[in-house]
Amino acid sequence: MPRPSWARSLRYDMRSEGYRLTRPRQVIMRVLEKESEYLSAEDIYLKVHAVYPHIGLTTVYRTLEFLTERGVVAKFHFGHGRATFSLSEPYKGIGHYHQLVCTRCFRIINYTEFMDEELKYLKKAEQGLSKKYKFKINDHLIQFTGLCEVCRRQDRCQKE
Amino acid sequence: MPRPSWARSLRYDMRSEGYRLTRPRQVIMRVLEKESEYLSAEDIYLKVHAVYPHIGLTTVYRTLEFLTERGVVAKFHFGHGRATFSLSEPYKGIGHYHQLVCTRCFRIINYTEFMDEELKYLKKAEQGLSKKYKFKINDHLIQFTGLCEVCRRQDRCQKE
DNA sequence: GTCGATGCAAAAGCTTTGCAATGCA
DNA sequence: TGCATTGCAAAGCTTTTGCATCGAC
Repeated sequence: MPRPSWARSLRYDMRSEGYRLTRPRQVIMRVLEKESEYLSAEDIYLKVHAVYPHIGLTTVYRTLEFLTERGVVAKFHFGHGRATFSLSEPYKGIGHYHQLVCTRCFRIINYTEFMDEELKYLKKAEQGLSKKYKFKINDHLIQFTGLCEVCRRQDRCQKE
Repeated sequence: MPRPSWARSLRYDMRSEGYRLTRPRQVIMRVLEKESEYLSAEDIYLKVHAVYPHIGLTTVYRTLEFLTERGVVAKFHFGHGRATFSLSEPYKGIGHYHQLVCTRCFRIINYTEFMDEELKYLKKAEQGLSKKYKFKINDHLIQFTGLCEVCRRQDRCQKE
């Protein structure tokens, strides 16, 4: 699969705006391009570390912040304490999450049912909202929160 | 406004299941009942502290965990580092959030437009999903994430 | 050579845990 | 009284910051 064109474009933009295309940034971006799952900062750190062992966790955080600020990366908190990152919609074509989240054990189920119908209405809302609030919308997150089957039946969660 | 009936019921259930209805728990629950905004653990701690100064922050966390596990309280992470809590839908009648979230400055806009149409489809999805995955759904969270007007125009966020 | 980017170590949040003391039932 | 609950202090995690060094352009 050829490197998507946005990648070259992003790299070009970075340079032309005075930012530097360093080795750590290149490796981090490549990991993000390759991974379809959303990852924690540490996940990314470990994957990058395999290729470029000199990397520091701080650099991962700083690069992710940099990319998030530029709308390239989407950052979410799903409730288990650490943020998850992935390329945002314009850079990947996915950029949305539809989930069931258990508020007791934080199990997450990604669902795909009902999405076609949902997406139609979300798209409409997105257009209206982005115009009204002058917001540049990159992603959306739909979470239904509650109790999963296991936790509904247990007095205590599996961690105990 | 009279104390809603679920409140007595919850308190009754707690006792009948061997849990104790202590002063700190009562005050925390009362704060949650009264507050319509979603609050951080510290917000709740401060409000409780005004009424019951002996309270410890730990107790607030433990009580919120207790209530979250029982589906009474909904816990969300909106991306600014601390969790927010509020009564969940069956206990309050609101229990859903529709937001625009700026991934750069974490400004949050709660919107009410488009909700009627959205809710219709969410309700349908909710029914299907809860049946298929045997999930007891209490709340939902719809976030459109991107860049707000201010951040779109600034190279740096307002914090700098 | 400049100045943005990096890495380490330390600090800063928020949240959880250990444990003796407390206080409901 | 028995045991769930509490408060304090300390520990744990993730994330951020200070600062000297490095390296892209």
